[in-house]
Amino acid sequence: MDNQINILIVEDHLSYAQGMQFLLQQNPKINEVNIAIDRNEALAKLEKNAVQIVLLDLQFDTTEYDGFTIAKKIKQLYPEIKIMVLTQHARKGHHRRLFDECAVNAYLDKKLGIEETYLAIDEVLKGNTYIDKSIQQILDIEEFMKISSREREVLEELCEGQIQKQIADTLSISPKTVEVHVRNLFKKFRVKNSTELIARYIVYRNANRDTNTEMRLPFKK
Amino acid sequence: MDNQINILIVEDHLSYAQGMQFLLQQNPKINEVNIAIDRNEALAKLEKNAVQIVLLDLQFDTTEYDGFTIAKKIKQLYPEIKIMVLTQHARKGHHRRLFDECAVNAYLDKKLGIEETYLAIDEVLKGNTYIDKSIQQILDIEEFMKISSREREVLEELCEGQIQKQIADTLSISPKTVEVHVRNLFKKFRVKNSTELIARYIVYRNANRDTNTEMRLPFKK
DNA sequence: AATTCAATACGGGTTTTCCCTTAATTTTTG
DNA sequence: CAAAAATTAAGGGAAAACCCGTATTGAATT
Repeated sequence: MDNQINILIVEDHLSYAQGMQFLLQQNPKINEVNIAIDRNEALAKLEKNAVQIVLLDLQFDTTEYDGFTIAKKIKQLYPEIKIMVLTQHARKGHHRRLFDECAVNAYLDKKLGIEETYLAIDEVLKGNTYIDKSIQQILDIEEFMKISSREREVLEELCEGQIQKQIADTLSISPKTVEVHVRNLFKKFRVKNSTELIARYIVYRNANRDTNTEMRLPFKK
Repeated sequence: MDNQINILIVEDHLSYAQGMQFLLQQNPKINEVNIAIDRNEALAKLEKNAVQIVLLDLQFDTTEYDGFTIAKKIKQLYPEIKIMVLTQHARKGHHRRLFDECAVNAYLDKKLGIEETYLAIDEVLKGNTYIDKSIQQILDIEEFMKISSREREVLEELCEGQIQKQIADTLSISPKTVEVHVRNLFKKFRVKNSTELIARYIVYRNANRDTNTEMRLPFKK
């Protein structure tokens, strides 16, 4: 069962697809790797062959369709197939469309090493989503840069240990609104709860703050 | 009512006490400032004069008593009097004894500016406790250095957004035990909840980590 | 030997967070 | 100007956190 993984690469740059095909075939867990260079070939091959994973490029030379429409079509026809999107340039707008509209399972940079691709395959087969670290960083920072002022206020209050009700009082808004801000921040930072949110916020706040910020601690370890 | 504040300074270094007396008298809210240079004089003056605040030095030249015993005696006789402890060298052991055994209301560094002393007076009169920032930092770091390994594991899991039940699973202990660790960490860091705990933990973890730690972010703002 | 402290665990109750939904108003942006 | 975000708000319910105890064990310290 474990070495029965069949993969379809959907990618109009044949040489890249063949290189990836070769690399994937080195993994004993992977049974068969096919290539489709356009939308129609992809749908035709999905009809004939049972595959568990589609590796999908986002950019196609044609203007007829793109990775998004292909992803949606495949998910509509075969909801159980895991779609792993490859991209040259990660964009947060793409990311949002991919996961919200197209329900893809992974978002990977084309420069990714093969080992991490294997890891990503394992994760999506387990039912998890996977975003590789370099993409994650770009997305994080793009998102971080556009935290609204209200959201930043909420974050700073959370760091002080204020509970939602208290934050609502100091900002003179409803506790329910504070809750919405917190929930939107969960999405932006892609975290599960407040503690993880604050952990990530502090790290990025420290990393991105101006260099003239004084260090308040009297000594270093 | 507001400018009826009477203060007793208990301090065996007269010149320091007199300087403090002068400074405090500049504040229109403060009515009278007296000085006692030893334990007996302090108790005698408390009997005669109604004071709301005692400014107490921790170190005395005699070995008969110290600031701790005086604080306990005063709180025993006049529980409503707020005791603000002054120290030259903050120690976490002192801090713990002061707040747990002696129930003092503030812990201040002698080097503190007068404005922050006024602020501390306001806070203790409101019923809050006050610890000045420089002392707080020393205490924080002393505490940070002696987080138990179990506590550190819990902290790291919290940063990853794991909930107490999940942490219990990964550490193979009861969720109730995880809860205890978290509550002990609240005390050590003197925070109100998990979000504030993580905010402080990350700041100190970053401040105290080795300099050869690579910065993972690709660019700075 | 005695004390302290870290780590373990349980019970019971209150508070807060978190999730799902819907929706109006304002601001920003293309 | 129209579309897209941001900000505002609400209700209901499940899950998690938090607070108050008590208690046992083993290891370290005095």
